[in-house]
Amino acid sequence: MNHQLTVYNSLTREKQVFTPIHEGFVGMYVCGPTVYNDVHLGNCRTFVSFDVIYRYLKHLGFKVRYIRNITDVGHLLDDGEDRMLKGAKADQLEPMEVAQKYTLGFHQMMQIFNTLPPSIEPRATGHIPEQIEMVEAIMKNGYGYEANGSVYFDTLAFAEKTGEYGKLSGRVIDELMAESRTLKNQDEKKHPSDFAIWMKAAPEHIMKWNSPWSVGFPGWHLECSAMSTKYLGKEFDIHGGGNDLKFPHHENEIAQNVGSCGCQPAKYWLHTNMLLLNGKKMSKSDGNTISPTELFTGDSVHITKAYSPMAVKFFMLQCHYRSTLDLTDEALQAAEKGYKRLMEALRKLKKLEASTAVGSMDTEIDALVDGIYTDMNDDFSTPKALGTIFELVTKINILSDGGTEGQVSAAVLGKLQTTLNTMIGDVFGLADEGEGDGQGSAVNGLMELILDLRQAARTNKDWPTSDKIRDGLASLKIQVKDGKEGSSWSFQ
RNA sequence: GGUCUCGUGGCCGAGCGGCUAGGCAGAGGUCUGCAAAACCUUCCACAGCGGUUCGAAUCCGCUCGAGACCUCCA
Repeated sequence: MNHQLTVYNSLTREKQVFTPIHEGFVGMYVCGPTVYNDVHLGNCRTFVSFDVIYRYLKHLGFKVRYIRNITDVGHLLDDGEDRMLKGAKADQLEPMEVAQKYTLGFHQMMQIFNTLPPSIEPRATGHIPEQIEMVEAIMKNGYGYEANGSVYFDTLAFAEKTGEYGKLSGRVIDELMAESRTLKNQDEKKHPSDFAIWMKAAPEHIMKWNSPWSVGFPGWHLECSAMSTKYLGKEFDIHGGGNDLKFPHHENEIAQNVGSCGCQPAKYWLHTNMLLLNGKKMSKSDGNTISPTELFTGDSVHITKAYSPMAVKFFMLQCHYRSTLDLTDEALQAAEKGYKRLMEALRKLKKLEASTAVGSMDTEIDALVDGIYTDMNDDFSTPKALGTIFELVTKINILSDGGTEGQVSAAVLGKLQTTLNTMIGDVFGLADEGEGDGQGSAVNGLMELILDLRQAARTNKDWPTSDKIRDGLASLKIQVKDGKEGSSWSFQ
């Protein structure tokens, strides 16, 4: 590697050289979705971001264990009703049926975005004993107290003894006190900033388990603490999630881990920023929202046409994961064209041949190729890397035109091909949607035949026939491209 | 109200004190039977006002504006 990998650590608020706890291994935990509804597009952005991080770490040679949980229990609403229960009421289904339905939908969407599955995808409901054990450990250390069958985390005691609470989010307990609101069970808490780690279930509650304190369910911050510990150990390398989880979720997670075992769970905290729609946060109640499916079908007032999953993914990668990304129709159109141009260049790159002479462009290309790694090593900067890649696209086009102005040696061409294919395909996970099915499918064979016939017509200057074929294909959403060396085609 | 981000050319987005990414759109050109596509070249910036500095989009202060979190949320 040319340079060291640096990452921005939300905990210290600075970029740090990435040094894993155990050389060669990386443990990464990312907060997954709550499966009570269809995946939110913002979720997709977060998971696409961490997918690229996962893939890049693997590409660098680390053995990565990537944990992404499924939250299928335990989140409280203002009215104290369990989220899963609420979903079940709406759909007339068993809670687990709801969870299963949306988990499958989530997986499907992750596949559409061409992300890799995590190493382990633990479910909160499958780790109730671990969570109960953690509550016990917290209580044993004096940071938890029971009230009417529920157990709360004692933030004041914790803050006094450890001085830890609020570090990640930059919050102070005194301030939190002033923000107290009239929440259910507030009276049971000693301090407004205390939070539930075990909740006693109301009689109508469906998802509940036995515990030393009551029949109930775990507090919603607890699952991540318990599952990360179980699969990655008490201390691991990376903890990720959306920006909006910093507080209270991640802050409380740290408190629970420190409170139960005395150690900081993650060395590096990585947070992705929000995806905005037309400059504003997506919100269902305002109608300012768009689902991935709507994006792919074009069925939304916010967009003028359908966008392919890879175009959307490319759009996401053009922005750094720590910046807010504003989704607009215009920006998507720009991204779609950029994506197509990139894929076209990749296809050309495959067919490029090295010069026997000295590669006049060698130095320039070589430096740019190395630059991609420099970009990615800078906190996984996909936008910078794409910038560099597009400079290479121009070089590829020059070489592909076969002029005399540029030549490349076999060594540098090989490096260029390997790096670009690896980076775009294996690390970014951008698949080529425009290309025909490949593998000598019937479509490819047919298209070859049709284009041959059209070429014959063109040679005979039989323009009506030639144009009829072209227009006919166009109405089938197949575009014919006439180039110097014959015609090619692609799906629109 | 509190905590914190951010304001870059027509649009999206890099930039982390000197070497002025990149994509899309616009303009010019190449190719072409025509068209499309593709390709090449190119114009247009750093919210405002002060300050620090030999030098600032980059550092500091203020003003204006936007957004996130503080409550379920990626």
